[in-house]
Amino acid sequence: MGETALMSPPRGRRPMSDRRRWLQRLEISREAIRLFREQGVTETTGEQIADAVGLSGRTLWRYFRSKESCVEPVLSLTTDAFVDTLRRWPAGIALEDHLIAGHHPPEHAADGEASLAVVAMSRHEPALRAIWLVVFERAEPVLAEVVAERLGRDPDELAVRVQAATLAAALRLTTEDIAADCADGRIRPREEGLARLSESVRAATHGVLGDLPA
Amino acid sequence: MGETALMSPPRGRRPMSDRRRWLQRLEISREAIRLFREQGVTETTGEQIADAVGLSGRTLWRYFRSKESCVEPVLSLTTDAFVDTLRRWPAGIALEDHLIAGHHPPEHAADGEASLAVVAMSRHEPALRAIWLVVFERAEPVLAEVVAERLGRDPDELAVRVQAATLAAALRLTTEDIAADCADGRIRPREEGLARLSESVRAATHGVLGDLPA
DNA sequence: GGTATTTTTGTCACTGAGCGCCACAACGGC
DNA sequence: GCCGTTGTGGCGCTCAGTGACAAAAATACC
Repeated sequence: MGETALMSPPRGRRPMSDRRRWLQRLEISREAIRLFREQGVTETTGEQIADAVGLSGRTLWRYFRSKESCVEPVLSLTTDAFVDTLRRWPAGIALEDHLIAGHHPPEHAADGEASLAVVAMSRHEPALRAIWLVVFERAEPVLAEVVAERLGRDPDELAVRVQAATLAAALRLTTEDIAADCADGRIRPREEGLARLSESVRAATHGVLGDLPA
Repeated sequence: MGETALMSPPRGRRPMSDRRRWLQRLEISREAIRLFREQGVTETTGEQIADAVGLSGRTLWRYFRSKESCVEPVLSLTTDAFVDTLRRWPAGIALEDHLIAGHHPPEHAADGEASLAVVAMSRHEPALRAIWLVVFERAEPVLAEVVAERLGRDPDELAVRVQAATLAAALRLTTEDIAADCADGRIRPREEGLARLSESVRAATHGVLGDLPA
C-alpha cells in the first residue's frame, strides 16, 4: 500500500487493487470535505470521517496520514481536469469558449464546487492551504508542456518555464479570488468564474498563447 | 519557577509585553530548530522544546499551536529581512551587488542558515512545508509593492500581482534549490546563493524590474 | 469446486499533541 | 496593605496517529 497520491485514475484493468484504492481515497475525500464544510475542520474528527465512509478509524489512517490531507484527491481530480482541458485548448479559439465547450459530467461539477470550498477554507486553515498549494504546484510542469506546445518551443527553455510559472501564478490567484467571492456570499456562477479565468490567462500571457480569435 | 532574578540588570518593564512575547517566541523557535536538526522533527517532543527554553510544556502550547509552527518566527525573520533588502533595491544596480552590499549582522546569518535547514527539511516534512509555504506567501503582497513601485503602477493591478506572484515563485523555488544543495552536502557558499537568486529574479522578470545595469 | 496465500480491514493499547480549567506567583497601581 | 492583570505550571482530558496482532476478504493455485 503505497502512500503516494495518484494524480489521475489508473486505467489498467489488471491491478484492480490500485484503482480500487484510488476510488476509496476519492470517496473518503468527498465525505471529508462535506463534513469540513458542514462543521468546520477542527470540529470534525477522524472517526467521523471514517464512519461516514463506513470504515474503521484505524483504516482511515492507512489511507491518509492526516485528516487535512483527506481533501487532496478531490483537489487533485479537479486540478487535473482543468489542466487537461487547458491542454486540449485549440489555437484560434477563445479560452472561455473552449472552457465552456468542454464536457462537464455532473459529478465533476460537484467536485469542482467542493474544491472551491476547500480553497476558500484554506484562507484560514494553514493545513488545507498547504495541501492546495502543493496540489497546484504539481500542475506546473504540465502547464509548461502546454505553453511549449503552443509556442512550438522546448518545455525546458527558460522562457517557456517562466511563462508557465506566470500562467500558474495567474491561475492560482484567480482561483483563490473566485473561491473567496464564492464563499463570502457574492455568488459567482460557473460562467463568471470561467470568464475571469480566461481573462487572467490573457493578462498573464499578453495573448502570447493565442487567445483572442479574430 | 523563577525566584531570585539573578539575570541581567533590571530592565524596564514597560507595556512592551508585545516585544517580550516576540522575543520569547524567537528564542523558542531557535531552540526548536536546533532540536529538529539534531534529532529530526518527529523524534522531538514538545516537552523537549519546552525544557530547552526553560518553560513548561503547557506554556509552550500557549506560544505555539503546534510544535512544527515553532519554526515560524525564525523563518519569518529571515524572509522579512530578505524582502526588506529587496525593497531597498535601487534601480540601476545589479541585484546581486545590492544583496551583497546589504548589512548582515552575524546573528542574522545564523538564523538564515537555520532557515535554509528548515526549508531543506520541509522537503520530507509536510508540516514544515506548510509553514514555509505560508510564511513565504505572506511576502507576496510586499513583493507586489516592490513590483508596483518599480513599474510605477498600482499594486492592486492584476498584471502587477501576477508579476509579483511569478517573482515569488521564482524566489521560492530557487531558495528551495539552494537549501537542498546545502543540505545534501554540495556546500553552497553564501555568494553563490545570492548569485543564483539574482539570476532567477532576472529570469522571472525578463529584466523588467531594471536589473542589468549599463 | 476446494484450499493455501496474500492483502485488507478491524480491535486494542499506546504515545504524544494540544487545550480547558484552576491555582499560584509576579508585577503594577491604589 | 489590597487589589486586578498577566504569565505560568499542574492536572486531566480529547483526539490524531501508530504498532501489533487477529479476523476477514480477496486472490492464486490446484
